[in-house]
Amino acid sequence: MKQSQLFTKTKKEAPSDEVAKNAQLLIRAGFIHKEMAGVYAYMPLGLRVLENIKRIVREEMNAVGGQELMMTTLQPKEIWEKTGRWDDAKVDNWFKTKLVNGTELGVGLTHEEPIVDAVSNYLNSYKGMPFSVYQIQNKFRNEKRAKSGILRGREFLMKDMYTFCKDQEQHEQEYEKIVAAYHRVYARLGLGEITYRTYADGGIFTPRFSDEFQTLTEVGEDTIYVDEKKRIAINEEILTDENLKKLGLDRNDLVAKKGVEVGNTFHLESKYTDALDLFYIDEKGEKQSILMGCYGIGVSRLMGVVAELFSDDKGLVWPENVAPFAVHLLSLGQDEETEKICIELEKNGIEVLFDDRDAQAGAKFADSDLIGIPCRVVVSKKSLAAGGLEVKMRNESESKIMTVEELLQMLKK
RNA sequence: CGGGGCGUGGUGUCAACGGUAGCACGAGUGAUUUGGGAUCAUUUAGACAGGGUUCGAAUCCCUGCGCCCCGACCA
Repeated sequence: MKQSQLFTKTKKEAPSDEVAKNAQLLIRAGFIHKEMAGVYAYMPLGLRVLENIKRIVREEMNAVGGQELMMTTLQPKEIWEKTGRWDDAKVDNWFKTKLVNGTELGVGLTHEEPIVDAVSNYLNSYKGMPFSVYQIQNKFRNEKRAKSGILRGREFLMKDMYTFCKDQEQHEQEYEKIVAAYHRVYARLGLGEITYRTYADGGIFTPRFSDEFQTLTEVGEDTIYVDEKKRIAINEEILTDENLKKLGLDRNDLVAKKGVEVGNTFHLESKYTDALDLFYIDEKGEKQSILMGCYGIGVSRLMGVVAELFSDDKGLVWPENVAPFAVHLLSLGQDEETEKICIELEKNGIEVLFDDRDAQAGAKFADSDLIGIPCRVVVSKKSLAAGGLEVKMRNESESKIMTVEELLQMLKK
């Protein structure tokens, strides 16, 4: 893509109404647009990053048998009344709205109830289980306080998955499979080393602990206690001697850290299926409860975490897996020659942002650093005289001269 | 929801004593320039909204709205 065609522009200065680094950088670089507090739009570059994260999440969910679907944002209140979650005293961050005739509706903040409702049309025998469904969809939560840029918004993109199992054994198996898939997602985003499975409160769902996936960063809202050796953590919320004993953790091995919750998994048991009257008939013809699990990944939040963690004083530094483009191709007064190179790279399946603008070298370099595409390729009189392209990785300081063939070779491995 | 801070062109601004709304960036035009946000000329565009005090309000007061931060909350 030609950068001269890109309608978003970079900004030299950070917006005055943002303090969070992720929002400052993403806005300056033209990835996101703030519509209002906690509500951000994704511009072309930002959408590319978001789509890359979605692709990774999708691949991993599909790999553990998840079936993708899409539920609705508008929801009838009846199903929520059955589980007691329509009540503002129980769930206080609903966005509620009304039909013209006065019928109350909810704007989706999560989808346990509607999923169970939909599934009840199809599931009645033990033969249909286990199975899992997921979606990647905007969620709406009336947070009392949005904060930290895209880390905590009122409208945000989330992957939510639900498993349906006939018994505890089956449920545990599904659950652990998905936990493993979560670890792969974070690893592919470059967050594997600093993301910990963390015991947390099961909330109103269940007396059991839930698991959170916490990525270590100072901007995190949660305090967790990490056992580095076991690579597991416990959320401060449930840090009691009794719980430590139950979980086999020793207080002396724990180190307090700040974390951002980038995912969570819950054992729902049969709370929702029972309440919504979904049962199955077992081998003996007897009616049994269905056990559910639910599993969330904050997709847009992950983009914020990656932006926050992978950046320097010049701008963003995207990991290859999520970068909006693989190559940022800069022409310094060599547009014709550079365009040929661009076509050659694109022919080989490389995604290229081609800076064909009539701008100063300094401006192009500064923008390139800010946008943070992993591989910067400069074509100039100087580089051509030296034998080709000047290639510099965003996370390195030295550049190398190489030919187009050598560059292709490097990018393919 | 409690507390605090703030609201000036598209952006930024600890710019302006209650008295001519300034500067920089951006954008447009022309010229020069072309390896780290270059230079010159020129143009463009602004007080969150409503009310009040005053001869006169960006400035003081009230109400509303919005934004940020701390805390609580986070199914």
